[in-house]
Amino acid sequence: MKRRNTPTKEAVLAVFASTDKAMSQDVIEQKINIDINRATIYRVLNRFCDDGILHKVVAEDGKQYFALCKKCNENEKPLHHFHFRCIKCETIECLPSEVSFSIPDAYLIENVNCVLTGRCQECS
Amino acid sequence: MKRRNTPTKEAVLAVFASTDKAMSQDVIEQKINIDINRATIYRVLNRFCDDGILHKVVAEDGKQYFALCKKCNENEKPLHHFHFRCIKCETIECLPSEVSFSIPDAYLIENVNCVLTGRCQECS
DNA sequence: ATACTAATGCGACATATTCGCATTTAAAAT
DNA sequence: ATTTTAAATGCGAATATGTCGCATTAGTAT
Repeated sequence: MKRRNTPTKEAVLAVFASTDKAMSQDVIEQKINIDINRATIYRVLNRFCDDGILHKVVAEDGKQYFALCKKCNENEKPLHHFHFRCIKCETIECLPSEVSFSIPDAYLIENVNCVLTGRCQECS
Repeated sequence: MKRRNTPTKEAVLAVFASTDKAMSQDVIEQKINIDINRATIYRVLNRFCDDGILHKVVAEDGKQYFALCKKCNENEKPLHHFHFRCIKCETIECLPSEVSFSIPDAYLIENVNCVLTGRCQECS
């Protein structure tokens, strides 16, 4: 199944090009000028995740947030980083701090989801 | 508002006493022999969190999981630890590995939510 | 035994995400 | 340029998780 170029994909990518924050579906929908169905946005976002263009984090509010993979596609192994969610300005940013942990080899790690919550520099 | 002892609270605590895993509301409800309303279970769980008896993590499936605080009430500052969610046996365990990160002082951290996902020792 | 109010049950509500299916449309094939 | 194909979309419904209001029940102190 080859991917096709559509106005929807371009519009979504344009939103991510304008910021380095992670965003939820509803915020993305607000920032897009054209009218795109909610389910379609989710599908586009998930496809981008499959293709390594975006990555997804789930915050402690239970919602999914998507952000551009800056380093994800350069290396084979994505380096997992922390995310910070500000409860005041309600944004999520990717932190440079890398996630490190020790766990027995018998565990197979498929995903890492680390989110810190609080107030960011501007809002504290 | 003083807390009262109720059969519901005892039943929920009994479930946690039987395992060291983190559990979601529906699993807890299954493990309880008596019939307790869903909303009530959530209220009991959240109250236990407020009292430092349980702690809550949100996994990348967007669901809330609750686990006994073994070390949480001993120290003033809770030491945040990683959690591991197995996609096969669908359990979440608290890992001994502590979460450490570096972030500018201007950030106010109110919560730490770190969950690794994959296959546990038994399921890998 | 009585009063006070925390705790519960019930139903409704809110929100986030997914799914099926008919339709549209990008892109390959002719 | 036209036809073909299957990927992408829109729409509505379905699912799931968690919360809330409110009337009722039931601990606990007096």
